[in-house]
Amino acid sequence: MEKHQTTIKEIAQALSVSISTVSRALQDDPRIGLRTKQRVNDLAKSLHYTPNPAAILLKKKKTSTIGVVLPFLKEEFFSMAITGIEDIISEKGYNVFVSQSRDCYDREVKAIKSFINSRVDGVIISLSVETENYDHLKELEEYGIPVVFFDRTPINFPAHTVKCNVLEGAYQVVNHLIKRGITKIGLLNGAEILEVSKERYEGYASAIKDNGLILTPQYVKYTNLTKEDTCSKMLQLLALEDKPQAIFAFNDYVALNAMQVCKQKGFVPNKDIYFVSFANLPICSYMENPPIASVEQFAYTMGERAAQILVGIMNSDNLNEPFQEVLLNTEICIHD
Amino acid sequence: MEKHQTTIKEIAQALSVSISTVSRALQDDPRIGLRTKQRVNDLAKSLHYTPNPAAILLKKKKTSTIGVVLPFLKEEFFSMAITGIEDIISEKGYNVFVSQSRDCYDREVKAIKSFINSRVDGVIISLSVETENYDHLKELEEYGIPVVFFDRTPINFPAHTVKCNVLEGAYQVVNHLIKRGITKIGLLNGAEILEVSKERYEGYASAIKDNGLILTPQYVKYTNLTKEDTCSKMLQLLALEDKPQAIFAFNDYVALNAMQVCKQKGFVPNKDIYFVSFANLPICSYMENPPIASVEQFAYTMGERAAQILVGIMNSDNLNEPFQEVLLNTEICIHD
DNA sequence: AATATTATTGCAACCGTTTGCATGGCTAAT
DNA sequence: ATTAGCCATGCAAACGGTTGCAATAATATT
Repeated sequence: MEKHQTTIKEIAQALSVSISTVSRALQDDPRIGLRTKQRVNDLAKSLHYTPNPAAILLKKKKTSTIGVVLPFLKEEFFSMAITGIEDIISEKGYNVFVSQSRDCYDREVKAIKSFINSRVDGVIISLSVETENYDHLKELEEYGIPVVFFDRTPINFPAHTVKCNVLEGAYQVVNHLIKRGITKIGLLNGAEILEVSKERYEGYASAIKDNGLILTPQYVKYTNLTKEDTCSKMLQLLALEDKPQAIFAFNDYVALNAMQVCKQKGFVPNKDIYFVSFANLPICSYMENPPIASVEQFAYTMGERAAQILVGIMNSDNLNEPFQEVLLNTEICIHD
Repeated sequence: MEKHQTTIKEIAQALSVSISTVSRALQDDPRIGLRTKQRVNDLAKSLHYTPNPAAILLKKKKTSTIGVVLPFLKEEFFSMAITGIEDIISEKGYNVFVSQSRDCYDREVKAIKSFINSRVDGVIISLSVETENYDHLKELEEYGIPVVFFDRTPINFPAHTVKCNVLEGAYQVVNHLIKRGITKIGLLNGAEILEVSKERYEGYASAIKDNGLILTPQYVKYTNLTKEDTCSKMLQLLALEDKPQAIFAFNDYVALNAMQVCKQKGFVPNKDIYFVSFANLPICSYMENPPIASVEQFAYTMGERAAQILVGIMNSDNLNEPFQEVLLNTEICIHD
């Protein structure tokens, strides 16, 4: 009754040839005669034959599956990145497992372990904000599963990475503010353990110094990216005697939350206090009053590049390839 | 050098017992002695044994993997739904393949075919706006792969479905407008082939009739949900002699695009023309000026329920279970 | 015509697990 | 002491492919 997947064996029987002949014919092995090859391929097509992935895994130890771990799919940055990944990876015949860490270390570890158990051929990951310990990533390495990081990359941990030039973007966006005559600029940064937070800080600090201004330590706050913490840190900035005139936010989501706090406290965002941020998400184009400048990170491209690198490694037999570190250009988008 | 996954065979050798004994011990088979069971389980744990999924598939024809196809991950509605799915499904030890149709029929078909080839145990899907032909879904059925639909369900195609009470939600939100004295209400609906569009129309029509108003056919437009088409249909509504005073949009994204058109034409949204919509997405809470009312659809819950149903079917040996049709309550959220 | 080559094809082992059917040892009943 | 019965365990086939090696048939060479 129920349709079942055709096997190589059935094709072999129908054509009165051996299983190995069918297998070789399908692989276009030169040893098989043209006539036989033709007959096998025709029948295979008409029976919608597709190889059983289990058998392939058993013999070749390949699942044609990769795992992707990222913080939140609901953040447009990550959903765009995974679209880039999917486009490259599915074109090469791979499938994608996705798992969200929701910025929890434990969830991230669980996802990785599950991927190892599933024997994925490779992993693409953007680290959770809590991740300081890289044992789970080392475990992937031990099993010979290649990993490519994007955006949220590990610190002091040589690896394949794809990121955008955060330092440069941060520098430019802060510089933009200063050129507009704004000198008191707060930084509402991501968690300090993130490499990308450090880079934002450095760009911010350089721009300030290069313009002959002085760095004000109390203008720099770090948030764990939850709404609560972001709001609380923003409140601290607003409570300062000498309030900043502008805020450089870790990304658009942080900016949105911070702007909400602003409003609650009676300040008009981008009038009383200017906002600039990172990501330049499409959703912000619907805002009445988005950050006046945002650094475009090309999330889709980051996903594509990460996937391309991973595919390259998975198809090469040389396991210890040198680490590739891709640095994409950013682009500052002025909205006002 | 490279760590490799422990096999049952290695455990057997280390303990000088047979492979079958190990297999049975791990399955807690009563035929195996307590001592042996203990030794096997201890060693398995210390070697981090996990069964090879390929072998399991070969024997049991189960991959412990499900496939999810949905239009756009970047839409908060769908990313929330997949979070619900992931939470249920991963708790049961399954993995999730995701694929985005991007509202293209061809992409949807390709995703399904790829899932069939990967031998997924089940599929959860929210149909693309273009899908009229259900052959790819019938093929899943033919292979005995259970399918659960959520939100965007097929028409005249008996199946397991999870949706919210669109009709009721539409009725309430339109009724809300009328009670506020608004009588000329436009409907910027989704594509006509979607069941959920029909239901919105019916709720809209009922509310109008029940309030003794008359249905104005030129107030009803259908969009294929692309930004272009939505904007063009909104322009048509704005070009009418007797413009509608309010627009009931298919969902928040359609509303956002329509509101943008409004602004471009010099109308102030929610002042000159009121907007109400469906979904009540969190992102809208950051808007200066969101739709004045939106119908909460509980996307996360929809994902959860769909996953629960699917897990139920996959674990039951009875293939021809009666179709379950879950109808979740909606909730109208007033923002003004 | 006999032999060397080459072109096709088949055999069988293997990948890691499950499972029906022996098999052997031991205890309890006769 | 013999035998039935139970416990614990092992053997081997099967799942669906891949692949090294052997075997056969067809053709070319001398």
